[in-house]
Amino acid sequence: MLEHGKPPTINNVAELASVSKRTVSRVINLSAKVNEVTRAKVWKVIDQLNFTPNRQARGLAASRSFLLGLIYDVPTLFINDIQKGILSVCGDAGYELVVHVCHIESDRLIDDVTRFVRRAKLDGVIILPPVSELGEVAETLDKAGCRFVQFTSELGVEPWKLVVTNYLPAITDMTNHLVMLGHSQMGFISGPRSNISSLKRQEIFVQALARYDLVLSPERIVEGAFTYESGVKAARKLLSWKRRPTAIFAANDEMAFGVMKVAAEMGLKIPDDLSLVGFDGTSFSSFVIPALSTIRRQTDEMARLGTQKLLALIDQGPDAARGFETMVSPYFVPRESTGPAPSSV
Amino acid sequence: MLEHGKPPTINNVAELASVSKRTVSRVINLSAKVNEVTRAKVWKVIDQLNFTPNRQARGLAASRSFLLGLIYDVPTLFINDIQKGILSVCGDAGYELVVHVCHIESDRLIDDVTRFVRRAKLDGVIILPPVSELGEVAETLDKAGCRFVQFTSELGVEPWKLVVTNYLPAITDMTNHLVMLGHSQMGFISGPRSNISSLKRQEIFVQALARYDLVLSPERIVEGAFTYESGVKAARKLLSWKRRPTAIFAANDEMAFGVMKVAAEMGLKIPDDLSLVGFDGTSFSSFVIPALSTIRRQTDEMARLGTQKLLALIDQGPDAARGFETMVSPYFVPRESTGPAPSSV
DNA sequence: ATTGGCGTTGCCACCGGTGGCAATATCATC
DNA sequence: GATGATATTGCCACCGGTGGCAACGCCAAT
Repeated sequence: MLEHGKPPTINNVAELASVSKRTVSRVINLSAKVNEVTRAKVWKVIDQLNFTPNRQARGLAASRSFLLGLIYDVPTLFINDIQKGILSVCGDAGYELVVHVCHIESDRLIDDVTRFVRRAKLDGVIILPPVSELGEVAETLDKAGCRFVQFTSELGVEPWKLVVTNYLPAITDMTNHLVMLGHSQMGFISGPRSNISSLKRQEIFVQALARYDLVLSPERIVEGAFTYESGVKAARKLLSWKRRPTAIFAANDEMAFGVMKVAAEMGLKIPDDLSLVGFDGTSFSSFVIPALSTIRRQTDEMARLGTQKLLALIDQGPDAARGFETMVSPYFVPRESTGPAPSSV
Repeated sequence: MLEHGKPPTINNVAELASVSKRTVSRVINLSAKVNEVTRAKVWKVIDQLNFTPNRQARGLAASRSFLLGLIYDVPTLFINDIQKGILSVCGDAGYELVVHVCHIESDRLIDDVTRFVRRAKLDGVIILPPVSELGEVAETLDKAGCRFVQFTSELGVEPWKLVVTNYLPAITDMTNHLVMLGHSQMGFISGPRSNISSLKRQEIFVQALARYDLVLSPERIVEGAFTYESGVKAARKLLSWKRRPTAIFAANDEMAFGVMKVAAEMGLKIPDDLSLVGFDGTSFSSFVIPALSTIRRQTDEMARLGTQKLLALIDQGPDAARGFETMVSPYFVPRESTGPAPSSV
């Protein structure tokens, strides 16, 4: 009954191997209860026909789709790298990745996310900041029975769902570095005000400065949106003050690139007139001129870790997922964009 | 029979609306043959239960998955933009996007692609250069009964499957621009030698130069790989010649960024000592300092167009797809990285 | 010979939709 | 009033797998 054009089904395999389809099912699911001889026979036919189980049928019967989802908001270089990392794990594990953009400002966000996971029947989802920091999203996914892993900067009560980034050491190092270079007038470009990761970065930066009795005055904190354009705007504001900062810390690399542009326009040399630090350690941070000092998250590693954790969660439950290291620590990478503070300001 | 926790099914809807599930099916598929009154009644229940049809069941029965695929090789900024464009169309049309990375050098490429579309049961696929230029991939997809749209630079026999980029006007403009600025010693950084798009760009560049009786000598053509690093390597080579080119055209923006880095290392000022042109018009091309002159493809538009075409192809067949404009024409954007040729070389 | 347990396999219902066709209702026409 | 055409709806099989349970063969113990 093997028709041409159509891919072979489990029935074709069963028929050719002279076993029931249930047995074939057992074989492809690596179920233990199959005789060695039978198993070999079935595999032979599977290879011969080049049979691939139908994902939809499988999913329908077993309520699994072998599909993972990635939900993000602003598409940044960081997210790029994350996607790359996830894909490298996915492929090997027999899962595919479905990507979805959402808008955190939208009042239909929850609806949107719900519909996404339900419609696509995802087995698991990876959520990134800032979406991952909305408790409501997590609740929604839980309610929908969808496993997920959140990337976040806060330790939470359900560690098997988290990949936590510990900002403390890197930002402290970075601050020390700037202070050692003689900077005392710092500026900070944040992400959106509601963004917890960004707030956390700011908080730690402030604490680190406090150890030197330095303060980050409110007018030196400008809100950005993690985009290049917002970096440009923020830099215009920061650098227009009479007593402008001699060093700026931007909450991501892209905004730091915006600062570079404004500095160039204003004739300020980096690092001679202005030191600059980014965050994320995207590949572009080392491409730009001068190379950007930044805080490098091992994005690729992080994404792999998170994905493996998610797969463990799906296949073996929370206990297995708990076994995966939860905490990642980025580190400061000094490059060309930071230098001694200008003597006269 | 509405259980808690589980999403509602078509049966729940049918029961509550006192109609058969077949009628509900007709309603959600916008089939015309349903009485207005019934239709309204069913919709009311659907809204009330917040019912979403099960993709897997739907797919299994109708052999459709409402999943599109995006296959690419090297992840570049260009591909980023493409993905963004596709997603913006997908969402509205009720499709989701599954992304897949492949390796064009791999001898299992065809296998890989086949397994991807079969396993994910994709309704359609978007393939980008260089993968889109492998006839074998297209044949494979055809054989697997999977609709697809290729982005390419060559007109082909099946226009309903193509989104063709016409390089001619933009590259000609760009060449004129360089020649007007007094450049006569040009360099070119290509993509991988087997890449047809890259060859095409080169060819047109050579032709345009020929109109001024200028030649692009072989040692001024260096092979890259569309990555930043390959741009760096190529630039080192090009700029090490005694009589180095006064203008370099790179086959994509990322490689141009590599050139900028090398120029900076060598103390060459852009555009004073060296003019530079990229290709793609990625957002970063305007972020870098100096802003990169480049050839801008309306990537977003292109992606949208291609996706709409694919959806038309899936839903209504080749004739409908033919209705979509096939040709996109990028244009040259002169910015700060091109200037008058240095007088003495 | 009978019984029980184990390893292995098959049968059948079911997952949640869609397709084809029959059934029914409605209405105009002769 | 009978007839045919048309609009609307329902029934049932089927898509390609998996789950639960029964059945089978085989061997050891009784």
